[in-house]
Amino acid sequence: MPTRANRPKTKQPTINDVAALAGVSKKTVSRVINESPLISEKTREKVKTVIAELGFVPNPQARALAFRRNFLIVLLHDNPNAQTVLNFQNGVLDAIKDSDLALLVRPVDRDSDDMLENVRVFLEKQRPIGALLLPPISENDDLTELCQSLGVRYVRIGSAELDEPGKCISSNDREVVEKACRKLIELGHRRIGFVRGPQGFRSARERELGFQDALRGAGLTMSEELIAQGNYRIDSGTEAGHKLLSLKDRPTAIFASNDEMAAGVMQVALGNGISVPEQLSIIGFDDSPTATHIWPRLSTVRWPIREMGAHAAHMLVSEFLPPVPGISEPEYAMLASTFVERQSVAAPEK
Amino acid sequence: MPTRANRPKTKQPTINDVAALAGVSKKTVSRVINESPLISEKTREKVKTVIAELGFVPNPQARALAFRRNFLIVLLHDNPNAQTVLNFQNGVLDAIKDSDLALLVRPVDRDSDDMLENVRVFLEKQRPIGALLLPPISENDDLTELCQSLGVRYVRIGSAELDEPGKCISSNDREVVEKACRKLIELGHRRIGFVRGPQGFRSARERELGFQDALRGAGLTMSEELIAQGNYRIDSGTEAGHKLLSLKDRPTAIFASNDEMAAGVMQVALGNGISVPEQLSIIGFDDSPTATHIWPRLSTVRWPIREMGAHAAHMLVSEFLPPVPGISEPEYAMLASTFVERQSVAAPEK
DNA sequence: TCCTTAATAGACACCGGTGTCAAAAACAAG
DNA sequence: CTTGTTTTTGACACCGGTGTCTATTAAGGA
Repeated sequence: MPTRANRPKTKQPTINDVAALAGVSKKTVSRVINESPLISEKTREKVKTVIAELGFVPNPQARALAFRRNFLIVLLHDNPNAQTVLNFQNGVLDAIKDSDLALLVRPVDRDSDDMLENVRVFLEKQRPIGALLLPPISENDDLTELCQSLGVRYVRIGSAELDEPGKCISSNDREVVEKACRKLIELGHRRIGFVRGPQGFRSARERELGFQDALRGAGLTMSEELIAQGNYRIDSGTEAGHKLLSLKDRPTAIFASNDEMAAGVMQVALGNGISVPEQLSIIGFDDSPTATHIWPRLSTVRWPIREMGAHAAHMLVSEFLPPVPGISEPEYAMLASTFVERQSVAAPEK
Repeated sequence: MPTRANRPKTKQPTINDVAALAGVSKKTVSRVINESPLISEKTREKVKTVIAELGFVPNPQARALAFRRNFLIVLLHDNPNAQTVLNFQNGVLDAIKDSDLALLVRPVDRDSDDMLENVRVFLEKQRPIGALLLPPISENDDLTELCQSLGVRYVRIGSAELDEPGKCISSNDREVVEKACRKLIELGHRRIGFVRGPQGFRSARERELGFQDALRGAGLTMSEELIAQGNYRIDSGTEAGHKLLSLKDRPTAIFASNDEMAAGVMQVALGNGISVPEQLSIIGFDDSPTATHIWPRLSTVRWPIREMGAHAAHMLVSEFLPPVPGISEPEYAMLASTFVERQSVAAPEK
């Protein structure tokens, strides 16, 4: 029996080769490929055999051209956390695995002046069906407007814009942060520091709101001196650590708006002989690899980024995707984050 | 003056629209797009004006079809270090930024039985010009054979196969590891532990050879009890830490074959009250984000991953890329790693 | 058996570009 | 003003698929 290995490797067989060998028209082969019902079982089998024999794979470029649509989705990101990006990407790939879709990944330079122009050129060239926007650029309205004007649909991650149903996926960050901080309070912490994320980021605001909820719930007031401004990078974490840990009445616990800043705070603590968690409890956010690499391992909040990737893909292009039991309603736009307890939290001393 | 904003957004203009508006044939427009010299300056200008006016962007799918080649390269990876993958990816994107090429990223599951079959399907479908192979799968010869048999050229990263000139890029890891360990010896360390990378990985072998070079250079012998087997994951680092640090005559320094394992060793040390670097010096490899997130910050080896990405892209598809001053000879396949000194190394006590 | 209707298959144009080769235009020389 | 030569341009087929519409075949009813 002839197999793929036998044919010359110089050229991929085309639909014409299949048609000729099967003794049918190329349109018939096309029908088989696209699982059209307008075809007899006998013919279908015959053609399928030839396809298998030849190892025929339809040329996606030609299909894209003929369908007047190309089976491409893009992932636009400027997230500094590589693991987050890759996990999300894997989630998307999980979802599109058995489809005809392909994923193009595009990092975006948020600070560049011509960011928008670059993205426009990219989108005009690739003409993807849709775009997935990871935070923080998912919060950029210019970008979503651009998508809209180019006829590229989009799904934003982490931006609970209630006025855009079906176009965003978010997690219950506020709630989980509240829970995590409540935990601190239950352990007896009363002076709790907070390292804020960068201004203007919805993610930062959500986390801060969760923190405030917890304080309010316990009848505590938020004091400005226990708050430090950060930018999600480790250096801002060490700065925050210096500020908060040099207070005469220093906090016994600190919530940092992401793991990296939490690591910075921890470095300052350990560098100054403040033991964690005995003298200082620390909680981060993201559950990045860092959280388990530092010592003591960091209690943090994990958002279901891979699942979000799969959901986002379904929300974006459900009609091209095979149905998945777990992901029944693409409308469902909220996934649950979880509080991961590790070794960086304990009851305060004395 | 009419601009792109004026035209209806429903449909991208095609080469026919340009041709009609400019009063020339589509072939002439094609010549302008492809910068053919067989065209008069006057016509070129006229067509270019219309292109700008219409905001015309050639359809890459149609070009791919007509050129019988699609302008795609793929990145195949199964590297556990997300930052590495993303940095490399960015290097590639740097290189192809002003070209017609697009990059498709494909994670590969090394442990899956049908890994090879999955990749074959992927490559047969996408038919990329070439593939970039990141370690560790860059060491998989089945994969490179597959590429070869499909007519997909490839460049392997981190595998200095001297019998494959022009097909791999590597760094001088062995040399730099030797230098890093020599540094330990110069500080006075005599009992130096080694956490080995997983069996069968060239990267692991290179690092071990560098370690051996350093010992040999100082007239020290390698003792089996000071060696622990790891698999590049943090848990194997903690296991190694337990083994090495529970020795009656424990090492005063440990070289771990990657940062993650180094973090594991450090956790065991700190958990057992062994201070770093006073009582134990630690060196890692990769300069991952982890290296600066742990405390004390880790001395490590940085390999120029982003630059390697750019170089690899040039080596793979130089004819499609605009020339870059820094990257003159794609033949040059060795990039320099550097030893990054931070706070995890000091002279041994007493 | 013949006619009607439904199911199946094929012919042909088309998607938006490029290659080939011949036609038209521009220029030089006789 | 012709003619020969070189540029410049265009007509047309083609890349590998799909949409539309018609032709063929099979099945059912009179």
